[in-house]
Amino acid sequence: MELSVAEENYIKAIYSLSQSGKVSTNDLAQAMQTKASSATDMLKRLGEKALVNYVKYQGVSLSDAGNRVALKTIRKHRLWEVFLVNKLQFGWDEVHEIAEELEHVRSAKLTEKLAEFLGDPRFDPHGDPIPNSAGELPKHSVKTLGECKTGEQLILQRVNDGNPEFLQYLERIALHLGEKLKIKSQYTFDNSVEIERQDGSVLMLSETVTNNLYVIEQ
Amino acid sequence: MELSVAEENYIKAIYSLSQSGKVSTNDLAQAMQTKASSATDMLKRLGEKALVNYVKYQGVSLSDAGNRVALKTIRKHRLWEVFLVNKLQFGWDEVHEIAEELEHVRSAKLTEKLAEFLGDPRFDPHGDPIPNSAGELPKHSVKTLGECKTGEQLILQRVNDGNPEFLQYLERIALHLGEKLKIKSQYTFDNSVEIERQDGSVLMLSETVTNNLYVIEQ
DNA sequence: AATTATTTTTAGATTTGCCTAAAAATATAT
DNA sequence: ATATATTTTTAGGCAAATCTAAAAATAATT
Repeated sequence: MELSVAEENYIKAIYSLSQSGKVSTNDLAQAMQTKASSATDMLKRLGEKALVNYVKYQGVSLSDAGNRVALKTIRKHRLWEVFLVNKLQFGWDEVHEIAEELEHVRSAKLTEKLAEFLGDPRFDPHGDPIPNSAGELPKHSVKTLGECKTGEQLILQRVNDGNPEFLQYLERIALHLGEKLKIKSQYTFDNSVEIERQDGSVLMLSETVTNNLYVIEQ
Repeated sequence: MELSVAEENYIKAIYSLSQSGKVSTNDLAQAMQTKASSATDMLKRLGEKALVNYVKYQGVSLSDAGNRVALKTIRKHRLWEVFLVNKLQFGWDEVHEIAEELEHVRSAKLTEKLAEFLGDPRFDPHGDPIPNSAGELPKHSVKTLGECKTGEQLILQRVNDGNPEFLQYLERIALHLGEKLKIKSQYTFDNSVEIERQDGSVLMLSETVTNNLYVIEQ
């Protein structure tokens, strides 16, 4: 089936929102920066194409076919991000927008040749997992630094890539994926956290920051 | 100005058709595989945007702005073809369709970084010249093998990339860009040509073939 | 020059994806 | 439980890009 760019984008949004249960029309409209009535229109169409399970007033979820579309699109998006950063030397804060366009290029052969060219990467430049050609996602952290306890020794595995300014901030303080961290102290009045880095230096991170850094145990 | 994919494609078609004078609505419609009425609609819109000089019933030509759009799009198309062939190991007969999609990705920074990554190539895999970032085209051959005389010593510089089967045929007989050729004989009854190759072997080419091979003098 | 043929444009529909405004359904609060 | 607020859907429109069929303009022919 030949999907439009708009259809693919809605499916991606539903995929991402449905990590936390069924998706409401309003939430979807907000994620798509559009009006609820537009979302309703699209849900009807996606329902007719059997890409979503949609019942009026009951919210929506992806069908198996819809899920495959979502994962295929996410795979392409993240592979292109790897290309842009690793091969074209873009900064990790610059690639999201461009990948949003590249992900809609249709050729499946292109996707697979690109993956091979990049060495079949399993994670994108922000640490987000790249589905393989069968649509399987590598395991990845869902635990934020904000959820951890004082004394824990951690590795930064993934960062939220939703905000370029946040990524620029991380670049500024040279906080990179794979870095080992230890929580020195936590301040309950504002949930800020003091961490010790590999080189022994110490860093103070706000709650907003720690909620957008995903870690694994060292 | 933010142009749609359709607008960019019409502009490319007008550019390519206007190599041989002013472009008629019918020719444009045929090139775009659409109806004359659709072409008329688009010409009005492009006229309003000052990308073409369009007067009812008088045909159309590109304005300076339209010309810049055409060259920019051609630059992107041909750079992506180089990427697909040189980096992803696609065959030269497989890349046109994919590049038709990639050429519409908007980021100018992407184009320039891609060009740099590829070593600022001046010609695409079919020998077509790639406009530089200022929109200047490298010199390229406009003389077909079919126009040459017996005894001439030539170099194959460019091939018509319009037909994948033609490209596959050239691959089959291993006729590659840069190869030195000598015309041994020409047959006037069907305009076929016998050429001698570098390795001394001899090849018989039909008129259709020689009209789609562009050469320079050796 | 008048007729015929061809090309081009206009008029009116269709589809996709969006909008606003109003109506209907569901959720919340008193 | 009734009233109020919120969410969701419907109804009706708009713009882009296409189509068919008919009208208008231009070109070709006798």
